[in-house]
This record gives sequence, C-alpha cells and structure tokens, in this order.
Amino acid sequence: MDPTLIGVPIVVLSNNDGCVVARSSEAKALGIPMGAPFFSVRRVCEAHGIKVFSSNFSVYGDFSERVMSVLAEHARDFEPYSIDEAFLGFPDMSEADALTLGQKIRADVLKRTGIAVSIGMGATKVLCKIANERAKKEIQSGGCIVVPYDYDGRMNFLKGIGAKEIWGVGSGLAARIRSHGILSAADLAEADPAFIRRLAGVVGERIALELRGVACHEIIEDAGARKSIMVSRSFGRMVTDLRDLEEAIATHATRGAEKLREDGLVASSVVVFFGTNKHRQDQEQYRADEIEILDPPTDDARTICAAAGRALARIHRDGYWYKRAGVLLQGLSPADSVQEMLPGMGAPVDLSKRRLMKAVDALNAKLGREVVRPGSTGLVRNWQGKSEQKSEASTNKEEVTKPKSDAKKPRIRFHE
DNA sequence: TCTGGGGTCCTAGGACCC
DNA sequence: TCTGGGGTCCTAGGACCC
Repeated sequence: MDPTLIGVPIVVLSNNDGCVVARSSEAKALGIPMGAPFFSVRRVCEAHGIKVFSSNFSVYGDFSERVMSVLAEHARDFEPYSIDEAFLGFPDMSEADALTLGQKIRADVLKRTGIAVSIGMGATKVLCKIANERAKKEIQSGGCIVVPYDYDGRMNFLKGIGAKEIWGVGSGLAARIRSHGILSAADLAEADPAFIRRLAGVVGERIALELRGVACHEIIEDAGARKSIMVSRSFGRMVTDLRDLEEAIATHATRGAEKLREDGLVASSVVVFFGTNKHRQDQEQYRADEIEILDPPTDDARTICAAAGRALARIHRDGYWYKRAGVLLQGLSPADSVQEMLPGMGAPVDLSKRRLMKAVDALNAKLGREVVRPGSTGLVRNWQGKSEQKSEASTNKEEVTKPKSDAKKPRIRFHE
C-alpha cells in the first residue's frame, strides 16, 4: 500500500501496541525478536529508523480474502487455515509437476494481489509446513520447495530441521523428546512410533507419522460451526474502578453478541473473566472468571450484557489494578434451532427482540461500527487500548463494513 | 464372609498454533 | 511506565448409566 516502505525495516505491533508480532526481513536483520514487548525494543527501533505500525486487521482480512480466492481456484481440495495460510490438496502428483505447479500458483497470486507467498509441498501437512518455512527463508528457492519423494532425499531434508521447528512441536514436547536424544525432524521420523506414542501421546505419534509421509491430518474443507466466541482486550492503562470494568465487559459482550449474529448462532452461556497484570509480580494479583447460563440461548446484546454484568458483580473485588477483561460465549448452536423448544426449556424466543438486533446491525453496517450500542458500554471509555501508529492504508474502511454477499463465507476468523 | 464391569459424557487444564 | 487475542484438540478424572 506504501511503496516508500520497500527495503525499509518495519515492525507491526499486537493489539494495545503491546508486542512485536510481525517484522520485515530488514527488521529481523537488525535483531528485533518475534514477540518482544515493544517497550523493550523501542530504543533499537528509534536508533535504526525502524518504522513501527499498530495492527490493522481490517486491511489484513481484506487481502486475506483476495489471496484465498486466488488459491481456491487452483485446487479442488482447499482449506483456509489462518489469516495468512492455506492447505491445497493435489492427489497423485509427481515431484516435478509439484514444483512447476507451485511456481505457477505463486506467480498467479503475486500478479493478481501483489502479495508474495511462499509455498511448501509434500505428502503430508507437517512436511508441507517444513518445506514452506524453508521456502520462506531461502531466497534461492524462488519461494517454492517440494519435499523429496524418495526416502533418502526426504531424510536428508529432515536432518537440517530442529525438532522445535516442526509444526505441532512446542517447547514442552521438544524438551521431552530431546531428553531421549531426538533433536531433529529426521530423528523423530526414525523413532519407533509405539515409543513416541508412550512418550508424547497421539499428538506426538501423528507428527512422527506425518514426517514419514503417512497422512494423519486430512485437508478439512468444511470446518463446521465454531464452538466458542471470545472477545477480550488489555486496557490502555491500569483500571481500578468497577465502572470501567463494567463498561469493558459490556463492550466485549456486545461485540460477542454481534459475532453470534454474524454467524447465525446463539449461545447458552457466557463466561466473564478479568485479571491483574501478570507481568507485574510486584503488584497484588487477582484473576477470576464466572459463568452465567443463558436460558433460552440467545444472540441478544442486552440479554448477554445483563448476564455478563451479573457474573462480574459476583466476582469483582476492589483494591486491585486490573489489566485485562473479556467475555467467552459457549454452547453455541444455530439460531434457527431455538425456536422449537421443549416445554420447560425456557421462554420462547421473543421475535421483536430479534428484529431490534437486526435493525441495530443494519444501522451499524451503514453508519459504522458501534454507532448504535448499549449505553452500558460507556461514552468516555478511558480504559480503551492503545493504537497510536495505525497506518492510513485501508481498502475496506473499518468504520463501514462491506455489503454482505450471499455466498457462504469461508470459516476464517481473526481478531480485530 | 461378600461389594462388577464397561461404557459415555462433561469439564478443567494444558499444549499448541497463528 | 511499557508485556496481544482467538481459537482447537487431547487427556485425565469424575459423574452417571445400565
């Protein structure tokens, strides 16, 4: 969006301008670590002229959709995996054809979206992920790497991959297998599956098998309905007042209810949680969560706000410096399923309420996010998080959401 | 005196991912 | 001073059933 940034070191920050969550290669070369708290690298950024941006998820979501739609054209089996990753399936393809195809897809995405992608190809998802990481790092690969199909070639390829770099192997699993001498992806592929099963459970066993080329993770074309909705934020500053906490919880509950309606779902319970700053061990710590049943299940912002408020009142304690609060909606089911309820299962759905929420959604779609919202969400909201370096670049303005198409939306979600 | 066995469902907590 | 947010899956243990 801004060609003057080509070749310039750049970092992008998490919500609340908290941590570094993305770095250009120039910023990586200057030694900015992934996940660093921004305050700990601010001086380095200033000293080297590193450009710093707040996150801008409406732009990322827009470009994600563009890239995904190009990718989907290229494969019969297509699984959007995250905002910037997808799995594509090509059964029975030769090694040479795979490389040609990968390069073709990469060129097509670049041409039509301006986004450079890296592509890893192999017999299983775990092998693809390893190849993709190498394609990203090794410029001479041209952005596309195929894991050798033959045994010797594959083992040679896996020798150079540390165990911790394997998809699905976190710090815990890496430490456990390391104590048994398993240091590389090749070591894990060679290990006895029954032994790995005992050592690392089915999760570890599947990873080991995938390294051998045995697919344990299929491409999931339809992820199905989601199982929970969470909305939470850190505060821009310490919060001590119950009123501020109430406003934040009401705001998150309102957004959660909106997400329910976007997906055509209702929730049967809401969990409220909040806590102090866990990084500040010099301060008194308090964390709490509390559930409130929603009967009948609902997507109505006012009902969910009221329930969340009751839960908060039960667990709130004065005298702490709070840093974060949120809301979790659980027990999700399709909204159209609650209309036929058995006797004793609660009051029938009030259709006038549904019309009201529809009107609210229509107004906010037209006039901008949060133009119409419950008064309990507050007016001043001095607890809100920081976003001080947001780029101007926006192809779909956050304030006005795009008109909804009738096409079924792929199930990709990301935080705002 | 003696007290089964097999199964499902739910939940909390942990690990992991991006 | 300052440290993100939103998910899924697996497992163990308890409740409960027949």
